[in-house]
Order: sequence, then structure tokens, then C-alpha cells
Amino acid sequence: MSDTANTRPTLAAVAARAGVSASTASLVFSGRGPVADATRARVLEAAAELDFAGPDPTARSLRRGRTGVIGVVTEDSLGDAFRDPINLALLDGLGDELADEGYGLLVLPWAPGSSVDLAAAPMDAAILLGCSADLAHSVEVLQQRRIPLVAIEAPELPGVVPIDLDNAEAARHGAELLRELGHERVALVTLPLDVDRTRGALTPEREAAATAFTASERIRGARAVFPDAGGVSAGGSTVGEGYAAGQALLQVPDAERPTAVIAQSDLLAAGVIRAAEELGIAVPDDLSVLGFDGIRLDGITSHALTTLVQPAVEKGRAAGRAVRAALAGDTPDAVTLTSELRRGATVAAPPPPGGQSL
Amino acid sequence: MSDTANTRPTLAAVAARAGVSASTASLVFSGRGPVADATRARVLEAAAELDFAGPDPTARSLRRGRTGVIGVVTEDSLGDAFRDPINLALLDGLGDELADEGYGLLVLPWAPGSSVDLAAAPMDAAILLGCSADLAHSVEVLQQRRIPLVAIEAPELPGVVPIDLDNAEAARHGAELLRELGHERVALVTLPLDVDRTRGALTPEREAAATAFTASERIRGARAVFPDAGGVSAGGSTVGEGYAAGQALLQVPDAERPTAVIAQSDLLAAGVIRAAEELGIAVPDDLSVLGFDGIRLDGITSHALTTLVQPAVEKGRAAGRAVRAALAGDTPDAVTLTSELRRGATVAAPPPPGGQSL
DNA sequence: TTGTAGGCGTTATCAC
DNA sequence: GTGATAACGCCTACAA
Repeated sequence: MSDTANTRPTLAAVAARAGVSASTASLVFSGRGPVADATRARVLEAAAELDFAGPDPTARSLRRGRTGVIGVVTEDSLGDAFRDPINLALLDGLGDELADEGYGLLVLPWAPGSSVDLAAAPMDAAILLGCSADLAHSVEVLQQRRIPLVAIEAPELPGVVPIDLDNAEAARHGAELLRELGHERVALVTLPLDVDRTRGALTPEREAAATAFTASERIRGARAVFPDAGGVSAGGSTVGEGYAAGQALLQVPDAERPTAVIAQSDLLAAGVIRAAEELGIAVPDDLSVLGFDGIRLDGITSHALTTLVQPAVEKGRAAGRAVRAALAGDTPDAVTLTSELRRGATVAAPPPPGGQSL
Repeated sequence: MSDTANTRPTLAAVAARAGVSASTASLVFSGRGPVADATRARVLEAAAELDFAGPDPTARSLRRGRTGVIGVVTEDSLGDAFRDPINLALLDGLGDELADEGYGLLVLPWAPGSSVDLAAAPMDAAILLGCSADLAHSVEVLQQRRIPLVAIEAPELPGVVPIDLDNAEAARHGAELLRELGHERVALVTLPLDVDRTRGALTPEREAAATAFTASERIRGARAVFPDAGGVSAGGSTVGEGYAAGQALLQVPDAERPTAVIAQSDLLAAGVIRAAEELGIAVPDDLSVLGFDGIRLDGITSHALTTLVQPAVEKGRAAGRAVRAALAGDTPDAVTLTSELRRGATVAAPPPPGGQSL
């Protein structure tokens, strides 16, 4: 009953108690070697007596060169990173490929000046999640660690496996639909342009200074069709931000009011729709609204959103597979996933110039 | 230019190249010892030349006995765990207290039979998040590891620091409000009763078999006021599940229809409200709906929900503080946080027995 | 201010 | 089947 101390028992202690060598005890726990049944039993018994949970993970990691941990580096705060339904779907995919393989996910909210030390976090590989243009900065220290790096929707970087989405192409595709319907005055509601998440009108300067890759790419795609489209950058991908953006864009003289809004996420689109409805602007008759993502709106809006559906879960799976491949010594291929236009009921031809349906 | 190999450089290699001993090089990186400026410079130069990122985290952890990682053990899949706004708020609080202190959060979705090995995950402490009654099981191996354990809203367990919410008391408080208003036919819409998340009518058997602590506590509180209240358990804390539950409860002969619904989360409440509205049942005139959590509904419903506001962020903070205290050698106190009734506009006196406002 | 020695707890390798 | 030995890469007394 009276155990020596409350200090963690070691494998050596268990071995001693069982009257075997440490190596043999090790074999019992790792299962990678032949051990006589009687010996095994004795070791396990000794372990039970000492309340020994198993080999120390840190020591094991040092010896084996593997921690069983995959880092997920995000630029947002913990909460914010997971408040985006797209990231949640991605996590589902990652879980499928990694957690189910026994890997743990180490979430590292990293921003310049953050107290999280990417050089010191124990991990076998890292996935760069909502990381923006100065990716290079954060990546540098990770590169030095010689661990596999996977970046999701990020600018290309040598040595980093990219898991990409056809953001620009998809946005262009959506914009084309609007043009074909006859729209000319189109406004953008973009995702945050940088880590500051400043809400405000799009200006050439702000766009030039933008560091958010996904937002920039989607802007680029929309501009390929509507080169002069103005708009607003939101402070986050939320209904509330979309609502604010919608108000800013729609509370203007009728002649200036856009006939269509290209929102960079479904939540933003839902906010725009709400703003429109409150102003008595009918969707889609007076205003077309295009979303992005294809998430389940689950009653956030009753409209069937016309949107670009991205394979978010698959994005996570692809990232997970890439990590596993890299860890297995292979060189994972770059992946580019494609989004698909889903026609809902929020896009239509623009209202006739004179007629006001109000 | 031609570095010896592509294998990770070690502190020893850097030291050798700088012409100093390993211990001196160590001092340079840990900063906890006097080093001559010239020496330091030479070491850093050598490090740069070898593209050395810093001491190996695993080796450092072994030596120091600290990994800088806090485990967060969840019973749900990764995505599901973070799909709950309450958990997100909690994460915000946790981030404040832990990530900002440089700790990383290792997310471990653990369920019986899961491939995640709680005995092998490198961590200095663990926070048990949505973990249910057979907590004891998962905790056993963690106890053996002699690391501090903090459980959020879980049954008490020796050696585990509890961070609790007054779930039963708050639910009772809300139920009392309804009774004071004159309600007698009250139905419950509960959170999932177990990891299966089976949706279905509440029965004594199902309740007895329930493993979800929070759900059980909130049921208990409501029953203290309405001992006979029946209801439905949802398959998750979502608007969709609330909607389904609402339909099940409200599509019955008028005489049997509850005059009030106690939902165990705001999302569920929002779903119930939607179902009611679709059935032409006015809230709160024909039906009172009480929520729980006090999250921002951000346009999910336009009603100002009457709900029990819980300090979710503070829950996370408290957990984070408890972990830090334990790691510092202190014995953290148990914490019980209290929820507060916020009167919105979804609760009113029941409709007069005969009168049908339809 | 710097170097030496020893060990953190495991596991791989090779004898026996 | 089992045991000795030697790392894994680092840090911390302590000595110089």
C-alpha cells in the first residue's frame, strides 16, 4: 500500500519491481517484441501496483522522434478561429484523417508578438490555417524545424504543401452569373482584409495592403468581371457584420444602389439579406445576393442562398492526408479543390431601371 | 553553404561550430545565465549558419518536466465540440488565461474506443470539457499520470478540480418564473442525454440512463418546479434540433399542447420558436419559451429571448486559472459560477384556457 | 563567464 | 525471451 512517493513511477521502477530489465518492461508496453506471457503478467502487475500509466510521453517522444501531435496554427484567437463554420467543417475533415489515427491537434493561435512560441511547441508537423500573407514570417521558424508544413489557402511558399481552393475562379464564376443576368452595379462584401479586421469601404490602398489571402483572391475573381465594383470589407464572417455592410451599401440613393451584392461568405450574405429586407428591398427582385461557402444556414435565413459551395470537409481531409503522407516520408502533392455554384433563390435579373418595386 | 546534412541541427552542433560548450549555448537560448556578448553573438551566428531554430522541444520538455501543452479532452468530435457557442466562449476565456501565457491547447476528442491515447499525449495538465458521467473511466488513466485535472460541469471526482455552473438551480429559477406566471403544462427540450445524441421523447428510463451531466442537472432543476413535465431530448444544441423538438411538442391537440417550453439552450429555444411560428402559435402569447446560455443570437431569431445567462467566458477563464495554479504548485479551489435570468420577450402568462388566439 | 559531468525516461540494437 | 549498453537532445548543478 505504502508507495515510495507521489512522484511519477518510471518504467525502470516497474521493471525493478517485476524483477525484469527496463528493456523487457518497455517491450511489454510497446508490444513490439516477444515477451513470455508470465513475464508480461508480472510486469503489468507491477505497473498496476505502482499505478503506472505507461511510458512517459515526453521521454518516448524524444527517443522515438515523434510526438503524435500535429500543430494547427491560426492567426485568430482560439474562439474566432472556430467560430467560422468553414473552419469547423475543416476540423471535421482533419479529425477524420488525423485524430482518428491517434494524432492530437495542438491549436496554436499565433500572431506577431503572440506569446505562443512556434519554435518550442512539440509537434511532428504543422497545418497553417487562417494564416495570411506574412505567412513567410511565421513559417520561417517552422521551416527551420524541418517538420512538414501544410498551408490551407495561402500564398505559395517553397517547401510548404498547399491545400488550395479555386477562390478567384469561383468568385469569377459567380460574378459572371450576375453579369449574364444583366447586373452592372455590383458591390462586394469581403471577408476581413487583414488581422485587424477593420470594417470599412474598399479602397485601392486598403486592398493593396490586404494580407488576407482568401479575401484578396475572391476580390480578384469578382473584379475580373466587374473591374469597378466597390464595396465594403467586413470585420468578420458573421451575420452581424454582413448586416452592417448591407446597411452601408444599401442606404444610398436608389440610382446608386447596387443591384447585386457579392458576399464572400454565406453568413455575410445572410446579413446583407436581412439588411435589405429591413430597408424594404426585396431579394432577389430588387437585389441579388450571392454567397460563398455553401454552409447550412440552419434557419439563419429562410432564403435559399445562391452561393459557391466549397468542399470544406474535404479541405481538412486533404490537409490531414498530406500531413500523414509527409510524416510517412512521401512528398505530398499540392491539392486544389474546386467550388461549385449552387443556384438558390437569391439571385435574379436586376430590376428594370425606372421601376421601383417599393 | 553546403551544410553537413538535412538532419536537424542540435544545440551541440551549434556549440561546436561556435567553439563553445553545449551548456554555454544552452544559456544563450534560455537566457537564464550570464553570457558574454561576444560569445552570445558567436553562438547566434553559428545557429543562423546551421539554420537552427532553437532547442528541440521534446528534449527540453523531458529535461524540464514541462511541455507547455494543456490538453482539452472532449467527448465530441472536433467539429461538434466547437460548434457549440458556449464552448467557443469558453475557449475564448481559456485562451485568455492559457494561450496568452504561452501554453498550447491540445485538443483530444476522446470517446471509449477512440484511437486517441490519453496516456500518451504530451501535456502538463488536462481540462475535461464535454465529458459525461463515465468520466471516471477516462479520468483513471489521467489520474495515473499525476497531472492536474480540471473538469467543466462534471460530476465530482476526487482529485479533479471542478469548474461548475449552477445548472439545476438556474433551471429551477427559470421554471419558477413560469409557474408564477401561471403555467402548468410545461414541456422540456433538453440537450442530448448521452454521447449517442439520440433524439426522442423523455422517458424515465432514458433519463435514468442519461450520462450527460449538464442536461441531467437542468432537467432536475426544472422538475423541482414541474415534477411531471415531459418533453423531448434533442440530438444536439442547434436551431434545427430545436425546430424538430418544437414540432414534436406542438403538433398535438390544443388541450394537450404545452403553454411553455423550457429549452436547455438558446439555439434549441430559437428552433422551438421557429416551429411555433410556423404552426401559427404566437410567442409569447400562446407559448412561452425559455432558453439557457445567453449567447448572442445574432439574428437567428428576432425575438429577445428570455433566458438564463451563463458566464461562459468566465468558465474558461476559471478553468485556465485553475490549471495555472495547479501547475504552479497551488491547490486550486473549486469554482461554481452562477447564471442569471434575463427577461426578454418570449415569456408571458399562459393564454386563457378557452380562448384560442388562432 | 565558461566548461564538465550527470541524468531526465525511453527505446533500438545487439548480444546472450 | 531477456538483458546490458548506448543514445535521443537538452539543462542544471557545480566546479573552474
